[in-house]
This record gives sequence, C-alpha cells and structure tokens, in this order.
Amino acid sequence: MALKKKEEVKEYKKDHYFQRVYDVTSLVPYGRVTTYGAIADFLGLGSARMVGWALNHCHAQDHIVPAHRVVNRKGELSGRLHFQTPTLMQERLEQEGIVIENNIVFKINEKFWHPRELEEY
DNA sequence: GACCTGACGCCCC
DNA sequence: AGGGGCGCCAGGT
Repeated sequence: MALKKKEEVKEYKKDHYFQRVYDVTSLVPYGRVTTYGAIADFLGLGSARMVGWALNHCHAQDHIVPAHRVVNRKGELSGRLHFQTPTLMQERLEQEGIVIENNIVFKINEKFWHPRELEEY
C-alpha cells in the first residue's frame, strides 16, 4: 500500500521526465542536431544516459518526436539501431540536408543546436 | 542485493 | 590527442 503509493509516484515522475525529454527534442529545428548531454544539461535533471533511455522508450510517439536529431557528443548516430530499420535515422537526417559519413554527422559543429538558443532572443 | 549493461560524457593520463 | 576509467541512473538478471 504505502509501497504501492511510492511506486505510483515513481511512475508519475518517470512519465513526467519522459515528457520533458520529448518536449525539448521536438524543439530541435529541422536540419539541425543536438546531443543527449545538451538535453540533460538544459533540463537540469537526469543525465545524458537517461535521455538516451527516455528516447529508447519513445516509439509510441515516434511521429511526434524527431529522435533522429539527437546524436552523441561526437556526432555519432549511436541510436540508429533502435529505429525501425538500421538506416532510418541516417535517411531522415540526409533528407534534412545533413551529411553522414560512416554513421557520424559531417561538420557537427555547423549543425549543432543547443536548447539554450531558445532563450537568445 | 550485487553485478551488469546501456541511444552518454567528462577527466585524466 | 585519443583511449580508458569512472560517474551517471534506471532496469534487468
């Protein structure tokens, strides 16, 4: 009972966290990419690992969340194997004009977008 | 409960 | 300068 309550709270927080991650992810502009660390940094909770964990469970919202625009610090498409096909992530990025060279975003520094940029207005 | 393993990244050598 | 160590935090075994 009390334990059950605790579990429920935990569930709530988890869903809330997922939602935060999805929200930030959907703000990434077309043709740009961001990183797991940048999202964790912006949210101020969790870690880069947890962002990856959250995105791994987003298949239900796949059409709303542009998860393909999130790569690791080096620009690697580290999550590509979790898409419906192993090449889908790359295809989506290329469609947005991003060049991929053996699973790494070409010139990541020119494409990188940090959620902080939202506040620079 | 220890131990491992992630869609990671900083620090240190 | 780049590779390994280790912290991160949740889940599975």
